[in-house]
Amino acid sequence: MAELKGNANNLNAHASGISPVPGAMTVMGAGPKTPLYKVFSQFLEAKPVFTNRDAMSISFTPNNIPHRDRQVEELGRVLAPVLKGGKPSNVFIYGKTGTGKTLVAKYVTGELEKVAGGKLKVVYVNCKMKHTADTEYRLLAQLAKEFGKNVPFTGLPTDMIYRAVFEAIDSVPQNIILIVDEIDSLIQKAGDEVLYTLTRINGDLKRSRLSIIGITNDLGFIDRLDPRVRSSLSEEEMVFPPYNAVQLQDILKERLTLAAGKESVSEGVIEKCAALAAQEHGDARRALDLMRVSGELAERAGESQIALRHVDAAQEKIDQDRVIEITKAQPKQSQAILYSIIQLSEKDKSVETGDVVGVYNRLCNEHGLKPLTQRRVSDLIAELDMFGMIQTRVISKGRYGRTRIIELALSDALREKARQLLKDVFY
DNA sequence: AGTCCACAGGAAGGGCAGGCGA
DNA sequence: TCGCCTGCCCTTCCTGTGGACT
Repeated sequence: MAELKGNANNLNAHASGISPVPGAMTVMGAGPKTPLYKVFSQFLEAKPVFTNRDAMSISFTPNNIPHRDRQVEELGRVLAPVLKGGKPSNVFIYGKTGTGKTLVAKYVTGELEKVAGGKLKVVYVNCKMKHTADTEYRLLAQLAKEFGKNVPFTGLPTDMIYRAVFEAIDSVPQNIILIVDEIDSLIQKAGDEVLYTLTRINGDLKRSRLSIIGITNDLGFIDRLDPRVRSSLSEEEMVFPPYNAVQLQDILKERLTLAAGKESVSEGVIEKCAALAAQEHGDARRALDLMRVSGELAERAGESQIALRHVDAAQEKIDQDRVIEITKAQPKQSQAILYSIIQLSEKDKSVETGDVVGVYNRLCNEHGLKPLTQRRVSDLIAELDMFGMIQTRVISKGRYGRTRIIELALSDALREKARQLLKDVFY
């Protein structure tokens, strides 16, 4: 869109088939009378809410991280030995979602990289990213790739991948800091053997040194680790507390100065975004999302200032987008299970596994879908719970057995949206 | 106190697809 | 082409659970 040079006049030129900017995007068919022309013109003529939209993004790393000075310093001190060629301790960072763990780890290692020059290499992997580093093989393949060795995404024996990673790491004398984000996902799927090997790799390396920063939001995760892995991985431990509403306000103000001016929000908007995010365990990510989406909604309405009503609409939109995205992304079997739960919960607020299996089997028969076993359905129900689409709890009904009580975790409007979406899939 | 129910959930393994090297 | 390796999805088998019932 940048190629349009922010000038509505360009649209006229494009519409007439003349491209005033070499290599500019051609708005084919968007002639002055088309509705699309009006949309584009309004967009280009409107004063934007965010002049630097990137600064509102979650992946943006600012130069200043409010209310995390202590953590930045602490991590800096732990990693500083790298500057004298020593191996820093492995660090384990806990904290709920949106408490700045990843941001601080990236910021500190980034600054360290600048000072250390070529002597330090920082590698970041996120184990929650599907098909990236969520299994032992994929983590190793990802590491090999980071060090310039391309390995196939499947097919090789694990020991061969280990050898490839090992050789790649030790090919040049260097200190390596490996940031393993959402490390609990990796361990859940692959076991802790991979961590055991990585934490002991230094014994075999001749020229390089590897330190690990493990990040998780699962506070009980470390207790489930093999004691050998636990002791070597958590040589240093850091806990990131949730932000409170006032701290979230500071974060939003800081980002707003980078992304736009203070005049782009009306009174109470920052406070509202912060308060809503504080309700969700002090999640700065949520606060930024709310502010960013509010700004986008304001821009779309042709307004240059975010108002409180935009925040309300943004909250609704974020929830709706999440539900739609999750519902669409599910495999057909999970969609059938979710549809069964929705149908049942229209009659009863809470339903049981047995009821769901019954409706699900009927749905499968109607649509020529091969029904899964109850065991598998039980796993898929647990997955839907994990996605936040439903809430479940296991109860005992005494003589009448044990079961899982399932409740939809969606508002009426969202349930209707999901129901309509799934209806289109099955009918 | 023992039995029973209706599951939950762990473990093991089958089948399939993708990819490699010989 | 074949044997081997991987991840992934799934089934089968099994044990565990906890409160009502006898």
